[in-house]
Amino acid sequence: MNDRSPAPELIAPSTRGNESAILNAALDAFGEQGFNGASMRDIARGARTSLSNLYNYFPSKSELLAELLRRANDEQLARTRHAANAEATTAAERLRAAVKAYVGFVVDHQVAALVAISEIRYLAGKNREHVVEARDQTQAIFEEIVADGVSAGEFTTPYPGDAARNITAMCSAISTWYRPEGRLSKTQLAEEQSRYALALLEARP
Amino acid sequence: MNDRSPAPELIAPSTRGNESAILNAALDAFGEQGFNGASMRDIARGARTSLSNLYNYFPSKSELLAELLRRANDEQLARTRHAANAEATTAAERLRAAVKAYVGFVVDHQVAALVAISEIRYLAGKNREHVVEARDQTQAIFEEIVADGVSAGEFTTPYPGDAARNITAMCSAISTWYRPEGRLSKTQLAEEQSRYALALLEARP
Amino acid sequence: MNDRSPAPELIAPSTRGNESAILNAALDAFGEQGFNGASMRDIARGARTSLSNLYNYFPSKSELLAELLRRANDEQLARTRHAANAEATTAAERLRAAVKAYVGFVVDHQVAALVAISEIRYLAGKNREHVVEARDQTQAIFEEIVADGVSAGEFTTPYPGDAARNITAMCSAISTWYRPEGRLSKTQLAEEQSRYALALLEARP
Amino acid sequence: MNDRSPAPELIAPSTRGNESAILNAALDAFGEQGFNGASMRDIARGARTSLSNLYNYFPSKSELLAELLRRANDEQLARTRHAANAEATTAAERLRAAVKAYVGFVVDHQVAALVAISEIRYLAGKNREHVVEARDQTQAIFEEIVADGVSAGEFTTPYPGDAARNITAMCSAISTWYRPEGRLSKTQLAEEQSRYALALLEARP
DNA sequence: AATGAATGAGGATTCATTCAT
DNA sequence: AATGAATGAATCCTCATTCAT
Repeated sequence: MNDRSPAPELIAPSTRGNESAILNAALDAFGEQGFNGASMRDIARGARTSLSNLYNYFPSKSELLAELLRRANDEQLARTRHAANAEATTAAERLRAAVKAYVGFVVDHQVAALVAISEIRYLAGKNREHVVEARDQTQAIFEEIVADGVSAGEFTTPYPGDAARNITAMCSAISTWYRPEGRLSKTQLAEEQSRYALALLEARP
Repeated sequence: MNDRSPAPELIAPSTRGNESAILNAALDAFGEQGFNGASMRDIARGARTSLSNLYNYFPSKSELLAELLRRANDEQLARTRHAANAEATTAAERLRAAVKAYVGFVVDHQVAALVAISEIRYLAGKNREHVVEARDQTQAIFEEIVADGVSAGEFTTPYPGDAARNITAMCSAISTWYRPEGRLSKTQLAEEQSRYALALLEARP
Repeated sequence: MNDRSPAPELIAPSTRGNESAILNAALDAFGEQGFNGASMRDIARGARTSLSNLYNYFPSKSELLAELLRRANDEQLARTRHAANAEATTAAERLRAAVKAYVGFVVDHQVAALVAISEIRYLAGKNREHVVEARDQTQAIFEEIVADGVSAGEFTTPYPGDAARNITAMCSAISTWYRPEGRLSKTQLAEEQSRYALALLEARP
Repeated sequence: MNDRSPAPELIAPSTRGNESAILNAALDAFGEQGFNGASMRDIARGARTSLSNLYNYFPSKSELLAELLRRANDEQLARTRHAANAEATTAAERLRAAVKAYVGFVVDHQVAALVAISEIRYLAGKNREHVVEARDQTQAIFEEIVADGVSAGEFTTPYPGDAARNITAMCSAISTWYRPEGRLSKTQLAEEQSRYALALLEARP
């Protein structure tokens, strides 16, 4: 798989009939029109099934959104965690790896990443809790690396928590502007973004 | 006015009867429920007037949103531009001033800033154009300062455009998490954020 | 007003636009198809207005039913109470008057009486409470008269409560079979029914 | 079997797999929510089988209701007829026996009795005819006994038909209020109710 | 400027029923 | 006999908007 090839599906083909078609249609609909702007009819149309059949798979529109956000946040957490846990000698190296993984997810699943940040507000209750937790855990990974780097004298930034928040904010925002045909390939963007992250932390050269 | 005192109203009391009450109610409603989640009934209730009376002030829900976003983006542009134009000897000083002004707007009008980034997608046509233009002009101010600084050898960042985008992204994101009762006062946050911006640009010390 | 003339409206013409038309249409619809069998569309059609306009008058189908049952039970209580309170020298006379009033309501507002007994089960919460209370108060009037009659030695029935229940049961059931064109006029039926009530109580001749 | 022991099942275990479970679930559902308020899904859930499997047993929801009402009315008719045909020297004795049998059914199968009177309106066509016929035959038994008693000079009520109707009305209404844990056992209630019936007929002592 | 009544389109969801397996 | 998937029609209700006053 090279730098411009399609990413692995976030929503893998399901054993259960139309499930993945519905999830993908919902993702598109929420991405284009927002949670409240997209109708279940839109989603059914996108999934090439009937409106009522959606309810054989998901009990409500909210649950559909919840399932999407669960998958997106879980995958982003998994990728970031995996990168952060990889063998590395310095905090700077771990941070570079984590930023690249995080950005990689945003680029590979741009719509999902966009929906994840912009539609989470429409979740409530248990569904919200799970998704928020995954999101916070991803954030915590960055905080921990920054804190480690500060302890080790690698970074000199005064507020590790705020710095980490800025890093994820600017990486998440990529989902709002990135165009695959644009100047930057996924790898280039990931590289560049990790440099900005290290600069932000005032890493020693 | 000190650091924790209320900011000047984004929506000033209007000579026109209920206008400002309606705009403020719409701002709250869009902020809490999103454009499509908020109903004209909600807004009327918030403004303590009747549903049909809204249409004596604004011809449609979309125009209401447009008016809000116009005011927000225009104000943010004005503040940022004013700061960037102030007498200053270095690009770094101008950047610091611009970031502080930008952050100041986000903190003073947090809901408006949030709505401005999250609901702009629901604008179309002329309305969208005006708002996008104001937003892009604000962005352009940062790009120009960064480019100047690079030319002058003050900043060493390789991609001025991308760097400026990251700066506004992380400053805009403040609207999603800032709490006035929290650790950081408006001034502290603005200070801190401008330091992150300069770090990101790899400003020479 | 003679014995076969139309009764006064249970639902008086309202000052508020379509309100009484809606209530009457709902009464007919619930009477013919039951609460769950009647649709808001049916009711709108019957009231010659649009579906959505119903909701300008009643916030939900349940509230519509509640309003109908409130009016029916309140009116039946008022009539019965008025008759029971009228000057009378004996319990038997009071009972006769109360039965006649009760039966009079059933005949005058047969559909309302039918809906009142058959659809009360679909009420819940506060609405149910109010209606049940009116119904129980009506029942209590009969119980009290019977108890008085027993104390006075006029009636010899052993269980006043059960006897009163039987009396209202058989009078309410009239709503399920009475036909105005049939053998019995309202007055005749009321007379006859009061005789059965006294017989049931084993009134001394 | 004593006075408080459970009655024989109205719906006997069937040789046909889930049939009785389905009928019982339907009875419960119709009893609790009414015919239109209960869904086939509710019934399937109650019978612990799948929605579609219901249609292997009954071709439609209406047929399910019809089968229930057939069984209920047939059983009530059979019990009442059996009691009315038993050796007896007087009309009063026959009436007492018939009332006790009728009341016995209502208490033994309270939900079925309730559904029988409240949901019969949702039957149509052939199904309705059969059920109505059984109900009318049961009614006719009482009318005949009353007429006999009047002929024999045992009862002095002037309108045998109306009196009989009142008797069945008040006995059927038992299904709406009886509680097995209450003051009256089945036998006591049946006794008491037969006394009221005779009193209503103005039976000579 | 202000309102209550009105409406047609559309919202999410549930319905009884059917079909393929 | 049993099931999960599927569907079109219908459910209650809300929507943004208009109109008469």
